[in-house]
Amino acid sequence: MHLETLRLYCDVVRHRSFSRGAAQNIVSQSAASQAMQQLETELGVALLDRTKRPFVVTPEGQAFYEACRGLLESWEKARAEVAAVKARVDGTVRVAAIYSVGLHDVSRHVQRFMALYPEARVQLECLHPHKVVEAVMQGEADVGIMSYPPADRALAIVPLRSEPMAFVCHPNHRLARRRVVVPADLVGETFVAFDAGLTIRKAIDRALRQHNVKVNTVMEFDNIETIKQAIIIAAGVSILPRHTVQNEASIRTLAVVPLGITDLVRPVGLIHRRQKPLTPTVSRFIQLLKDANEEPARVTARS
Amino acid sequence: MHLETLRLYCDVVRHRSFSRGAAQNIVSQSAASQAMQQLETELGVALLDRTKRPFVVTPEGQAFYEACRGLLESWEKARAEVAAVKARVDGTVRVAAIYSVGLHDVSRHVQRFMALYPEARVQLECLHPHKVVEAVMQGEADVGIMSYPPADRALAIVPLRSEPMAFVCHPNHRLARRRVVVPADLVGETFVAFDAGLTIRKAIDRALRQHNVKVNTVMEFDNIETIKQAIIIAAGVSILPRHTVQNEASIRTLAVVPLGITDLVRPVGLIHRRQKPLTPTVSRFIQLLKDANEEPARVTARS
DNA sequence: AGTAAGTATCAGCGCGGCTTATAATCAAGC
DNA sequence: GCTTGATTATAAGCCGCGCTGATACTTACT
Repeated sequence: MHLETLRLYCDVVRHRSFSRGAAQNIVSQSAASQAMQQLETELGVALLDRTKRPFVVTPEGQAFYEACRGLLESWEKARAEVAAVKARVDGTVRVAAIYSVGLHDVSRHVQRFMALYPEARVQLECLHPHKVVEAVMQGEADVGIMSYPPADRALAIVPLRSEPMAFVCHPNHRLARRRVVVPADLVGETFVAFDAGLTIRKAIDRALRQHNVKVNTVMEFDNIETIKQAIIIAAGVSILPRHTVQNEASIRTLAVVPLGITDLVRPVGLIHRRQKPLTPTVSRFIQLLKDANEEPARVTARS
Repeated sequence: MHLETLRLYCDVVRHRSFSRGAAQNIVSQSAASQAMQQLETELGVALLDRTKRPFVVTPEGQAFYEACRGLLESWEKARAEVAAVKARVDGTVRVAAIYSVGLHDVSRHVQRFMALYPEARVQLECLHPHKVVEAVMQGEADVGIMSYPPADRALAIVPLRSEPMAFVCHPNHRLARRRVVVPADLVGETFVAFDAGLTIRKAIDRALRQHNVKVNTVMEFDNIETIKQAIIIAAGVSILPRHTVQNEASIRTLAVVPLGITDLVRPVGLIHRRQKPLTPTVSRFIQLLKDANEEPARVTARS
């Protein structure tokens, strides 16, 4: 049963004419005639009394007409609802970020984004790095924001910035007052490190190894907040992205000293599925993040 | 857009499986797959996320599913409503009768019919003879009951009975006390006749002519009730179906005397369109009328 | 009765949807 | 990690449905 046939029937009844009903549906009068016959056969009832001219709608035809109108309205409503949900979904950006970037950084951009596009919605979720990748791959997130974005041909990478790393220790530590800390200063230090599975750990390990520094790793954590807590209770020192310890530095909870290792940076990037085409909203969100992270770069270059 | 496709979609979603949904609709899995793709193309939205196994219904798909369920329910309701109206219409017998038969006779049979078939409905309408034929021809009535049913190849005729005719006059008339009235008695009588256009008028005229009787026709009416009123005010005499003046005879308002003309009878019959097949209810109604009019004939034959 | 408007019927064609067969994909298990 | 089993997608081909255009028929109006 074609919905188009029902629409045709309604139009035929409304216009009291096969020809005009057919015209409104852009089909021939013949098609309308055949369709109405088929409809009557299907229902086993005469809907129209054609012995009169113009034809008369039978009681059955009248009942069917009214039911059909409701049906077609429901259909339009169904389409509209789907479109509405689509609009809502398309207007939503699901962001998966690692803790250190998500909490400090992304949430600030989200506010600007929502101000620019009030109808847009952002769902920010902070996850472990591996979970971020997984969420994007599974399509549970539209974009992922993380450090050391992994190369994968299913993923597109948008580099955002390179965060300088700094030496972090307890304010009472012997190196706390230094203007700069060089690799040699770290030899034998009690070290609070990232978990071995994390890319940032490997990067730090490699940098230290290149400068022939061997530290005494006593603890491993998978997130920056916990590492900071460990340092605060004087369990050791660490190397962390500088801006993640800005708050603690200003209130003197932690001491932060620039590192004399220029090539040790934490690249932060955005990932999304290469396959799935981006919705306009997601594109705009990515563009905003790119712009926000390039602007200050130019400023520092000028200064 | 096929309603079957929507039903298929609902079943696929309900079973969380293309194969099982297809099976329920007695089509191949391939057909289901293609139909779902077409549906998504038509709506311009992904309804099912097939990257997971079993697939996951997208928010759009969920909205569409719920809308579709309502739609299909509406469809079933529409069919049911049409069937209900059909049942009501099929259970209705629209009877068109001439006044003299309808009022005295048919209404009595209608009560028996309704008692036998409580779900049936009868619409009785009393009309002029020509209008009775027209109503049946136009399909405005299922059956017509009238005297002298006309031959017409579009109409089927069911003879019901032959009503004997009687001489009717004012109780004070000179012929009122006779046991029988023969044609010669009528010569020169002031006569209240049927309208010239009516078949019964022609039949009476012919009968009188055959017996070389010439009456003095002073009035013409198209229905028996008016003729009776005219006789009551002593405007003349007439020849009428006997049973239509039974009431008046018993209360002595009119005098009714048997006629000595044996071949003058009023045939009463039932007509219906030959073309249109009769509904069971109409058939039963006709059968009841036939039986009711044949029974007494046998009784009189035995007596 | 003749005419005009509207509807039914007929023949033919093109597209859409179904089926079978086969390839691709996903989830789970050793 | 690769294989296996289950599920879905794709391909090729066929059949039927519904549309068109032409024509016959019916109804209503003058």
